Amino acid sequence: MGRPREFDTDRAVHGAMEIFWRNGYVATNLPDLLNAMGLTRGSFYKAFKDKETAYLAALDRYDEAVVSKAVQALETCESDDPETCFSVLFSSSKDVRRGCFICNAMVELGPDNPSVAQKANAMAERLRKAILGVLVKRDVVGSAKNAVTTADLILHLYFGHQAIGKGGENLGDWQTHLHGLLGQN
Amino acid sequence: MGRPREFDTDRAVHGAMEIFWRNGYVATNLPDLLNAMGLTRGSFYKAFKDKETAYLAALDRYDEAVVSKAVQALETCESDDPETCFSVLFSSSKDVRRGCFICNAMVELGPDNPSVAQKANAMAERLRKAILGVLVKRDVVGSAKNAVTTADLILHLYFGHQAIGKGGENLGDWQTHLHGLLGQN
DNA sequence: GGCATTAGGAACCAATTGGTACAATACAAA
DNA sequence: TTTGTATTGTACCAATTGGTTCCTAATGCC
Repeated sequence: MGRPREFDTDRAVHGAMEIFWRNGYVATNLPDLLNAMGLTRGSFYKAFKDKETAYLAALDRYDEAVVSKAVQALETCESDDPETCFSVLFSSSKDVRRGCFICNAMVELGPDNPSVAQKANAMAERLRKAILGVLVKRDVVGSAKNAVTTADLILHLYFGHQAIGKGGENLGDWQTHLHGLLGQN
Repeated sequence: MGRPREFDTDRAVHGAMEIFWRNGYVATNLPDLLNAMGLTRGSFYKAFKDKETAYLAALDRYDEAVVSKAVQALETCESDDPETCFSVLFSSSKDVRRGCFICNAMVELGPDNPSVAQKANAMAERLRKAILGVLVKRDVVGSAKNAVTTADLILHLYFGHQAIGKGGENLGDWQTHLHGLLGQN
């Protein structure tokens, strides 16, 4: 009962994700956020409590959409070569200079917002596990402990790659990185 | 001639560096910035053009102080073990959750502010060169090209480490990372 | 058709934003 | 001591900030 929604909630959250992802939390003001979400103030504050809640929803959306897609790609990767599987993490970086939302959120709000830090950590953990899965499935590293360390290393490399990518030039050759990293184990 | 400065410029820029480093650019408002720098509005806008100029000065200060110190530590490292030398990059991370200013600046302003991006890239380049120096000096990697790649890899690892560090838990074991990375070359 | 309930949208809000104007002040040179 | 010059601090500014109010509009249920 009541008047039906005129906006698509999924689409709105997706818009929020895109602009927060690109511009960060503080640098995104309400008018721009509203525009990106395709709704007006009234609807916004009815559907979401405040700006922070919308940001957290955007993080969840990123988890469902981007992270899940990456995890799935890693899990279902058919190649025997782990580098080929990991390319999904590194290739789509130079396009829009938005980096990785997890990394952005950690850097901007990690120390001051426990909810954000927790969500970001959870997503990072999902990635870490998926990376580990690729390694153990192909038995690419000797001991199990070694695999865990290598997975963690690749995750850190990924975040560093994304961070440096936002700075512009000199992205580094991730293929050679991975090759050097995995070729000798 | 004229009334003499009552504040120490070096100390003011240092204060700006500290608060920008910890809180970022947008999240730092004028009152807090002024307080951190130990001066009032009038003096601030006489000595610096605006907030952005102060931020760029803070970046330069970071270059002179923090980056130079790290570079020097890497260059003058006496140990035969590269891991020991690199520990200067990774150890002081968990203390204040401020991360690495270069990484923070890249993530927050890299895509939108060319001056910031350029300064951040220049500092990253200095670090990269110093890391490379540690490697070649000890002949820890076979070919020169391999050394360059490994140095780049360590730099990326460093940024990722700093970014994840701001998110809190699960910092990862950088010692094992480095050991696995260098032990097999 | 009335009624309850919800969404939409504009007007409005106090607080804060970065930045400016200007008068008071403190020094050096004359 | 006067004068010129630079710094200081406060009062002030318009614009923007995130958020609220409130009236209108649109639906389902009786």
